Amino acid sequence: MPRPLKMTYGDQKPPYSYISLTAMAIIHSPQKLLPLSDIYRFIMEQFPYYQKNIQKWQNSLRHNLSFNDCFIKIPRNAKKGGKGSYWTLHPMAFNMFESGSLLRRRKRFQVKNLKKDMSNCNISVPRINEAGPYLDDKCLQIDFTEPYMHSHMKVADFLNYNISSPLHPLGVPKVPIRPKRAFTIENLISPDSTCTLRKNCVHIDYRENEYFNEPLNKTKLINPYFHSLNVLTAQCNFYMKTNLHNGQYGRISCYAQSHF
DNA sequence: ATGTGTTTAAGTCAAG
DNA sequence: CTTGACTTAAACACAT
Repeated sequence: MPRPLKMTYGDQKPPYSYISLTAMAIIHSPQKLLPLSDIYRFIMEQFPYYQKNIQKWQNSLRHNLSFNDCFIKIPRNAKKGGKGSYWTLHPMAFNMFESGSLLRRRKRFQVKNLKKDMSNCNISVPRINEAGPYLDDKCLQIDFTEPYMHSHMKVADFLNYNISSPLHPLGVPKVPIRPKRAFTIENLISPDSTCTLRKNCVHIDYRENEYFNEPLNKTKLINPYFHSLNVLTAQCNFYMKTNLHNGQYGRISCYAQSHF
């Protein structure tokens, strides 16, 4: 994980909202999702102001996570244990701070009929050990087909599903790497100049590829592909009912944010 | 007991 | 001035 530079506000209160601070922490994390405790840690490390009155601001931050549609809760892997869930940004909220400003947003990010908790959503994944065939370096498609054709489970169960082999049958895929940039607010919230966001596609960012280069038995995660798929499926699942015209089932393309 | 998450409510502040 | 984004506080439920 890249080591961020210390912000320079000292004991002064930084001019960022709790939403901004939380989004910063999530965006900066390798997998774009963090447990609450890591969000706290990030903010305290970057902004010494928040090393005081911890109970107060952490309460406010939790309020913001619950209240704001831009934050989505993803269940933990139950086998690993631990309190709470992971939090991520809604895919469409990654650029909610327009024109480089992390201060007040022009408009609150809201989604109709938002499901914040993915645990009990149904998901259908065909041939799970072969799921996610990489069409090329940057595009991954997952079929969400009718349940009777394939295995059908809740997202929470899916996250606990034990896969013994990598999802990609041909080994490590070539993952596009984002050029290293300085850790500044502007860089955090600005999109890559070369990125293309395709309408109606779930946006997945593979810019951090350190896990992919580690041998499986050394990585902290059970299976890096699986872990990415966790995020992917949670986000896909979120989109299923809104973006697929036939309701619940269909195919979703997931594009990496990279050079097209 | 403690951490996490939800909800309500009242207040501050800035943009329009 | 009004509206809405945001902060702060607090009560409560639930999980570990």
